[in-house]
Amino acid sequence: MEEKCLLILTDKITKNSYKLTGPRLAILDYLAHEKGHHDIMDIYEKIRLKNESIGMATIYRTIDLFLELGIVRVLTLKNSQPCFEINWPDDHHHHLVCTECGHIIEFGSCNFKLIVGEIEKVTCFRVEEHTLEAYGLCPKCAQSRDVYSTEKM
Amino acid sequence: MEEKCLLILTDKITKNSYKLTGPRLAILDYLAHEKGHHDIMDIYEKIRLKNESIGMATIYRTIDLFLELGIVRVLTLKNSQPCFEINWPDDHHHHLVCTECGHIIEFGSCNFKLIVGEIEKVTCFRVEEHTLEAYGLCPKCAQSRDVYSTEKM
DNA sequence: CTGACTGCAAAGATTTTGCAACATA
DNA sequence: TATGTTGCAAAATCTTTGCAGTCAG
Repeated sequence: MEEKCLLILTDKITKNSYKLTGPRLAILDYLAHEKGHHDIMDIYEKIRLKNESIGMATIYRTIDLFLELGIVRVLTLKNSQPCFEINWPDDHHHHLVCTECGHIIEFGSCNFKLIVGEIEKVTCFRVEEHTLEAYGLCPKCAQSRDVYSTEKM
Repeated sequence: MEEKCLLILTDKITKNSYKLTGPRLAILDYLAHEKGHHDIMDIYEKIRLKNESIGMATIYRTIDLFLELGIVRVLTLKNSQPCFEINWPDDHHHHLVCTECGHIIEFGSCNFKLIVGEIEKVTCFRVEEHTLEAYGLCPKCAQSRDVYSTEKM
């Protein structure tokens, strides 16, 4: 299943007559198989460790290309470098960022259609894409904060 | 009215025993009175033009302070530098970014409460803040695109 | 074979830091 | 007056560019 999805992504490269090169596959492979959100430095270091020699410039150029082709999505959160994640087909989701521990939870079911309707009616803006990030406390941090305040009483 | 709001903001500076200095007032004044979203360079250049000498370092330090005090909000959009805007009391809004002309429309009435409830129920995450950006076509660009496709038929 | 692609190193941009001079409370 | 704050210049980061060698199609 995941392999089938990967094929869709590599197809985007070849169908647009870009070449399927070592560095491109290495970056795609890393992002596809490592959970989480990775910044440029992550990608660089992890691929270096795994064996292959790759330059920072190539990472920047490849990520630009992948963004253009819709192979990856960028996540720009407050107080951090831009991170990247695979743009799996039909995987629309948002991010809940814990301000305490930095943990990022993905939230899939998005009822944003309701809001889009409202926006389009009120502003005549034609929404094609959207990003939504919520900041707050993840379950673990929320709980320990509650315990802490109870103790203080 | 706006002056009263400004007072609330300068109060945040003094109440936290920070000093009300020339550069801080200049930046606050610029952001408060110039419409739109301004990046570091904007702020630097516009204040320089107006007369006063100010250093980039001061802008960075002041914006950091303002963010910390909740005097400004940061807007990190795709393909652009972080921009800043005054965080007026009770002015919660989101941004509709035209991918054609770059125009940014602010959208006030946010029905996000519906979604927050859903998120908190499903994930046990405690949402304290959120940002939402929609990308698409502003009314003007949407219209000219429609005209264009009609002409082609 | 050939043009797209790469790694490297150098250039360019952006952001942070150290410090002496200054200005606010 | 005393300490927080500033501008400047230098340092540290981050990103882009130029180019000769390489490799996928």
